[in-house]
Amino acid sequence: MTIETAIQSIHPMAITTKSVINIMYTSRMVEESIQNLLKEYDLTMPQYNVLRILRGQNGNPSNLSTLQERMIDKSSNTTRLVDKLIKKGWVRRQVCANNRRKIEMFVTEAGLQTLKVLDPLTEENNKKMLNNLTDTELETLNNLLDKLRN
Amino acid sequence: MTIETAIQSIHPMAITTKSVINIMYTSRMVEESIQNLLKEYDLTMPQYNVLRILRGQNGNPSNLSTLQERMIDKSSNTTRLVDKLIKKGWVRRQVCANNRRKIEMFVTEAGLQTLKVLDPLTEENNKKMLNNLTDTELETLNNLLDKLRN
DNA sequence: GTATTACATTTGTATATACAAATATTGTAA
DNA sequence: TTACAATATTTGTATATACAAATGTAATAC
Repeated sequence: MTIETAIQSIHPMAITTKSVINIMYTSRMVEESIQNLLKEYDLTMPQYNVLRILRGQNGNPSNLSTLQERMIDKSSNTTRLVDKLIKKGWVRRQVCANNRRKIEMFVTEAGLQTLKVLDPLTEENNKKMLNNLTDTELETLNNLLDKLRN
Repeated sequence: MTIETAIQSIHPMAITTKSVINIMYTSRMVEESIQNLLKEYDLTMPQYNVLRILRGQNGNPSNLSTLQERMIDKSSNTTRLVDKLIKKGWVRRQVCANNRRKIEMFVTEAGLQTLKVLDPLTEENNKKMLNNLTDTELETLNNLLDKLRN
């Protein structure tokens, strides 16, 4: 289904308009699917994202600003987002010894366990969503998106 | 910049994971840019989207459910979103004569004028954002996204 | 005709987001 | 060493979103 059909647009669109709408529309579809999966684990997408970023540090701490830099959705209030992860016991937070303005965050063992359960589920879900595209096509898609953002 | 560099991921990702993150990340970038543009006109993206859908009807009314079908972001509360557009005088609403459960919505003359001002601005902004891709590349991107969603 | 089900939208309410202002700490210039 | 600017995070608050429940209308079954 073309994006025009998907949003039931009667009039033909400029290729630029079409592309922008297509990106946003497809992103929404993907996000919705992931959201539904995470909901059962009482996680939102930005929260899951933060957990994975913290794991990626391999035990090294992340402070708030570096965390924000790496987040997909930079708009959310990271303090309160992390509050929720701490409440669930998946993240811990401590003041940086060298610079007490900085707050260091780590994923806990329980957080890692949760990620271990979620990893295969999300990966399977991703595969399913991208089922219609070959690996070569996915490479092309990634290259085009990378190029777009430069 | 590749998506791995953008989100500063240390570990290599599966092509599927990478693609999903790339779509969401690129979409966020695009949305942020459009949002900044619309903010000056006291419009959010979903509101702008609704205005354009109503214009696309060429004077025919849209009821709430058909409006929702065509929206990019289907999650927002369309009733209250339209409330805001009515408050600004850009949309009017009336009960359907044939089926009083349905509410018909139209874009007003003032709404059309606002769109007329915004059209070249958003189109220019879209062009600027997609500046790095040729028309052929944009066609490829659209085809891949369309194929992905099927 | 009355009850039941389906449809279309609105409303209530809890949670999330956006963004400015406040707080706390560190660095630096006079 | 005090004042001022810069950095890092948190908090306040208005608005937006998510989703269930409520409302009102129409269609259908009996």
